[in-house]
Amino acid sequence: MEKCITTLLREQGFKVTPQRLAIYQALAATKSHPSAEMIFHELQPVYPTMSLATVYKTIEILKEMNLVQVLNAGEDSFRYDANTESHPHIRCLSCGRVDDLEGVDESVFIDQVAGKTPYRLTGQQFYFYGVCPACQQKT
Amino acid sequence: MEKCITTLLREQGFKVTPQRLAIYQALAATKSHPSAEMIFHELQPVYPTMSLATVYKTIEILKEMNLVQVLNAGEDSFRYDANTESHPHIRCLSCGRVDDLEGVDESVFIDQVAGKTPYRLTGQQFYFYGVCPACQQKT
DNA sequence: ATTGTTGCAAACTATTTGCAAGGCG
DNA sequence: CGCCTTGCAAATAGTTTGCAACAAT
Repeated sequence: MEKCITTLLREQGFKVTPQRLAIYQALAATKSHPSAEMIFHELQPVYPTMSLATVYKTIEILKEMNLVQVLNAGEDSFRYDANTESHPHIRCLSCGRVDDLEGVDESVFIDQVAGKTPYRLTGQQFYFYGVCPACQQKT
Repeated sequence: MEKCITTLLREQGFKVTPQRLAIYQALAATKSHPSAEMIFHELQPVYPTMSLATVYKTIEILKEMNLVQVLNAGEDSFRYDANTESHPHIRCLSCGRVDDLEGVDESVFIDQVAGKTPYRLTGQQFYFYGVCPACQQKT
């Protein structure tokens, strides 16, 4: 059983606020890899006074705590994922949605790269691009 | 033998200007994957009156003509590569340099993904992160 | 009570756009 | 000559920062 976000925040000396809980839970509850703006709009009805700056500041903390990973799938804005395991993503060039790619084994590929590069590797991001099933039907 | 950039521009109805040639040649002459700003500064001594907007406009055309590919290696700005073959890149988290990863076979991995996703695949980008040899020594 | 956090507005950075002057074909 | 392109400046979009009021510990 993992520690809850409340405990983790307190342990690292961050204060526990409703905004932080809401932002983390919004991220943890979805697989849609929302941007800061998307999180902001989603929480707008519940926290009408919350500002976009707070979303960014909170995400900054969650990044430091390794509770979210940042995606940069070739758009103008960043997206965030509460699943911090490294896994490939795919973006629909038509509607912009970003999905996880599941059941793919990237370890062979990573090992191959690790053996060939003189860099000391610390991480990687794999982005695929295409057209999602829904957009293929819209033809 | 490939057609030269001059011919390609003319064929597609674009005018051939010294700025366009310089920008493309700056990109083709390096493996450092420069940003728009870096190209701008590199050409500054030779074309002191050229503006950053021209760099962006020219890159836009080169993209359309498939003469450059765009990299988004998790920075705040885009980088460009005159090598339009899909190939993995690696970025040094210490100094920011972006290198090509050579001699890596990504096709097995891509085929695996193509077989598992319901998306119609059109492309992909692989980014690795680490510390380059030079920065490892700086320790 | 202390210290960190919020929310607003302003600052900032990368990129794009409008438009008059200039250059290619 | 006509139309595309340049270069400047202003606009835009995403993100960050400064600061006073506020809330968590």
